[in-house]
Amino acid sequence: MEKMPWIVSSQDVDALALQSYSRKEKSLGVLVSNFVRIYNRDDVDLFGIDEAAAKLGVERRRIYDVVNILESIEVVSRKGKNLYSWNGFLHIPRSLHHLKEEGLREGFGTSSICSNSDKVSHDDESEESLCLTPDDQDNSSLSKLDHKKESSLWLLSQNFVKMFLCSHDDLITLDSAAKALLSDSQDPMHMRTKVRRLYDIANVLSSMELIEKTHIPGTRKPAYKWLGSKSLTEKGSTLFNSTNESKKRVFGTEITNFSTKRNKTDCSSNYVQNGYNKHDEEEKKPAAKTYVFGPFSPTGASKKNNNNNAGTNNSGRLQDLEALSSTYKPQYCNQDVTGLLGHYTEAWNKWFAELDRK
DNA sequence: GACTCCCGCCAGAAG
DNA sequence: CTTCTGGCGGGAGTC
Repeated sequence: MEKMPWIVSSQDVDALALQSYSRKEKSLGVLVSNFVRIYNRDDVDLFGIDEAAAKLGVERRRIYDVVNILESIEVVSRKGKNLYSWNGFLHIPRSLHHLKEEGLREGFGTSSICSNSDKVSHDDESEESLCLTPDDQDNSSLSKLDHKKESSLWLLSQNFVKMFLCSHDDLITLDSAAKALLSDSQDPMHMRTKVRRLYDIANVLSSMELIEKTHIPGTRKPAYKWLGSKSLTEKGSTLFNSTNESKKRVFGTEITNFSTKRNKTDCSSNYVQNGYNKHDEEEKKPAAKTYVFGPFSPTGASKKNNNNNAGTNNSGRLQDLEALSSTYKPQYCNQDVTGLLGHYTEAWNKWFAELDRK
């Protein structure tokens, strides 16, 4: 999914309510954007499915989709029944690094991509490994449970990401991904189902700007390109931006998928537990005050240099960041923002430097 | 007509 | 038992 101009700003809400139904407004990508905007805040730590569904004006089922995909890159993690914790973007680099290592170990990026994995960094999940290598896998006796796990959005999303991280190909089509990720059958029906799920995942990852939809050169065949850490550093500014927004707005006032008019919802959600603070100081998500730019990409700065590798090279990332900061700085005329941005850049620099050292 | 992917049914897990 | 979770595929919207 390309840029999504239909993501609403606060002014648009009323107008939007009057608009007729548009499928795009209901897309998972938009849902994720709104999800991030609502939950990417200092004071949000835990949230519930019901609460999220209500705030986003969608049914629970959709929240499960979003949460499962976000969980695959550790943006959220499941804490218990009907309870998730919001980790934010700051765990993504670590998660990607983890996924890449694991992907390489499992042979992603080679011709024999298998769809196996165990649950990385899934601290509260203790189930057995899902890894079914061709050696030990008995296709015919793949249990229902195994099949279910193998098809989960969580796993599929991780494997999809691994393909990008480990493959030498710049572009990946959903078809090829589905083929690669279907361990056993090449049954067209299974393929269709897998591709449907990959669309879901691709939409979410696109919305997170980890990947970008494009085309196979010379054809109209859609394919996805990895953006990864580059866009992640860029997203830092978006992240701040969204924090901005949420600080000055009431929850629920900017949501596209609203079926019912909702008014003031208390910003401090029922599920937010102030005492619960698992992040240390430098992991804190910075907060800003006033300036709001559009969703993602405040400048064209980072659309260049797509060639660096995703989420693995820390020093490269630092360079990215430096380049970004110098590119961004002149773009903001607002004094307050410039100050804040300096603070953010510093915070991010510090964080990446720390990561680099580790 | 092909592609995209929302929607909600319903099976299985969890409490 | 009830409630939660989420795979799944029909079929509608979009290109």
